[in-house]
Amino acid sequence: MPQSTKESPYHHGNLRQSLIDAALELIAEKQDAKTLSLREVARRVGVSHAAPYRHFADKEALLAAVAEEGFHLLLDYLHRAMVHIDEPARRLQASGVGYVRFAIAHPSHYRVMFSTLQVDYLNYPGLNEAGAKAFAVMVDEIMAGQAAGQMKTGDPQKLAWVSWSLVHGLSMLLIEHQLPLTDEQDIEALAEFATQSSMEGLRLGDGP
Amino acid sequence: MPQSTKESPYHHGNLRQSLIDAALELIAEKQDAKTLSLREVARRVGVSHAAPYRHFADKEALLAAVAEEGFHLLLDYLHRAMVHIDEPARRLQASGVGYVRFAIAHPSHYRVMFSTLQVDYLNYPGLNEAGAKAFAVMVDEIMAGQAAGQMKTGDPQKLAWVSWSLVHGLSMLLIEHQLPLTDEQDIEALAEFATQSSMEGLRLGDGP
DNA sequence: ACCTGAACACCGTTCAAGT
DNA sequence: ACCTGAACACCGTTCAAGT
Repeated sequence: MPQSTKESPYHHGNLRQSLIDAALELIAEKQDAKTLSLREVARRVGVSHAAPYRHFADKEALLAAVAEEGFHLLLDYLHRAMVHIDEPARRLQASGVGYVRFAIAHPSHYRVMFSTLQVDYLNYPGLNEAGAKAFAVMVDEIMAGQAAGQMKTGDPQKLAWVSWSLVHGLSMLLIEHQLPLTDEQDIEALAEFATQSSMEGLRLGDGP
Repeated sequence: MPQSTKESPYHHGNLRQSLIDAALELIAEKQDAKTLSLREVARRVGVSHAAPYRHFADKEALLAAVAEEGFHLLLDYLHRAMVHIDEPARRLQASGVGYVRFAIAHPSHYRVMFSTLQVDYLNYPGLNEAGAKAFAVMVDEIMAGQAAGQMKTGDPQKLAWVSWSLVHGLSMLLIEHQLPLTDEQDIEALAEFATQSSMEGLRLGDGP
């Protein structure tokens, strides 16, 4: 797909986003974020290999921008999955399904967000904040569930880590093709089952 | 730590293992498997940059050997964690704690096994078999639990995927320092809590 | 301001050549 | 058999120079 606008779009201030998009394209093509080359991104976009340095301090900064975009997208998926559901425990479960749905719909983003990025989040405030917001969604629902007497007591953060671990692990295994599932309905069903079980495990009652 | 044996150990057939060990060292130093350079591994071991090709077809083959070694180690941890426990549900939970314990004790292995390796497991039969054996431990305990009427019915593989997702996700988040936990006792306690919750979620009874 | 081309110090991999 | 050194086609990053 060659760029076809008459006035070349890469000299008018959208080079930054074009680089992000090209990086995602290339990661998708290789199913791999770690071998992404900045020079190849520049080539794909049609600029010299030094041009990206006008917009990003280094390769890591480009990946941080991809990751930040990913967290904003993830937040959308979480909210969309929970809308119209009231009960906190079920909202938490639905958000988990939304999480996995995001990961399999945007595997390149997800890989950069988690599987390859050695980025110290603290060096990228926008990324750090976006990540914290997504995590806060889970914590909020757990606190609401505890307040409603539906969920185990204890540090809400700790319960959220358990929820997060489950959906993160499932997402990673699916994205890296370590589970023999490809059909989207099978994946959705597994995500439903897994989050349901996880939620039941965090539910109040039926002690040890 | 220079090699100190009088007769240089790298010309007597143990270069292969020396390369594996050096790779693990370097990954540990950088906290990163993706930037590992084969030339650097060779340098560390004290051979020319072409010497590794006598033992490994390419860089990926070296990483596959690291991963396979990791799965054998993991299997040890799983078995050690379950020994002297009889009840299948509790054996499953204990194996989960053992899994996380392995990951935090051998983060370099774990990173190569999961976070970076684009290795198609099928291209490395030894690796594939070692990975299957570890997964089989979970499936076996689930089937035993179902037979004993302790655990939910349904495809044991599916239940095992849920268990695996939890411990895998927790391990990855811990290793990549995405949870603010460093104290080993805190980590162990979280692993206990998480696997306990997961097991309760897969337990029979107390329906939806 | 934004981009280029040459340059530097690295890679992974191959291959003829040495022992 | 096992290892080396030169070579090739790549990297990420820098920097003087161009518009």
